[in-house]
Amino acid sequence: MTGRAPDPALVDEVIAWFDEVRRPFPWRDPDRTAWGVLVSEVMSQQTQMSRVEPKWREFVDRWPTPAAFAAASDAEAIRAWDRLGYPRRAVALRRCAEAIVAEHGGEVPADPEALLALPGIGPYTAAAVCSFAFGMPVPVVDTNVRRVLARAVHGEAIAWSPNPRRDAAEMAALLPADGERAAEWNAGAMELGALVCTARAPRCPECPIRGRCEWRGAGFPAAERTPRRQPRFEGSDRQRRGRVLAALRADPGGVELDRLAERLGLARLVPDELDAETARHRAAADSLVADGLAEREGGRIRLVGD
DNA sequence: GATACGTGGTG
DNA sequence: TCACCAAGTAT
Repeated sequence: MTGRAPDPALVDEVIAWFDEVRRPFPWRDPDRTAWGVLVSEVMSQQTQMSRVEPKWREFVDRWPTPAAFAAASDAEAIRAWDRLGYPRRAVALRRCAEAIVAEHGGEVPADPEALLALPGIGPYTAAAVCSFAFGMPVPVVDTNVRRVLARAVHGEAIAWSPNPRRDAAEMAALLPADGERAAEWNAGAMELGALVCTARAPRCPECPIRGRCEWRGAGFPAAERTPRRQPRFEGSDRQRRGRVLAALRADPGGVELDRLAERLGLARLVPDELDAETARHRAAADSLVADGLAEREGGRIRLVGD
């Protein structure tokens, strides 16, 4: 964390902008619950808010408390998760609900360390729950915030790579002492990164802090390094896992491993490819079992708890 | 520190 | 079209 001290006026201007344009997500309602906030944050991990909103409504309508969700089955949780992605989050969230019931009397703990110890809760989510559900003055740093601070404060085109200690220190340097105001700054910085200071095509003319942006002031210098490329999804094991899990979601009874290829519509491949793909899909099925998303019984595989 | 982990929006 | 990117976490 080198370079100039951050400009505190940034904070006021981002908060003022956020108060005007904030998107009215239900987990921002005054009547929100800490559980609702926690669910929204887990659903939002690597997932755009626009995709989260409809699923979140269904989810918290069905399971309004940690105790309610703890009583569900993993299979129900995975089906409710639908196509949000990273379905392991659904299982982790259910384990999290169980731990909240067992260790915290059914109440989401207002404590960063306690939250961090829960399944599926990392540094970002723990901080987000403390700030947004409980109004604690803690820094919340996601990919948007890293990018906003990299540009506005450090004059760099792209964010530094995630680093919990550095992330917290960078944001703490700007954090208002008042918890409610800190939450506005945390959420405002994220919103700015999501709506204006975007990765690919930033809308600088609309930016509330364009006059204070070091990146703009320096003439928008290009990134000095290129981020790692995301692996191709098409043809990946990730894609195969997704297809196998989709079949299991559709079949409460599970599927015979011998029928997996047929069930997945692989039958029209030429024989060599069929064999290879069948083997890979079986491996994907095994990895789902290893990850606790599915279970095997003899020659059948099904969703956990189905 | 690097890698695996889903699915869909965006330019 | 297609590569990039997304309110990260666990190992």
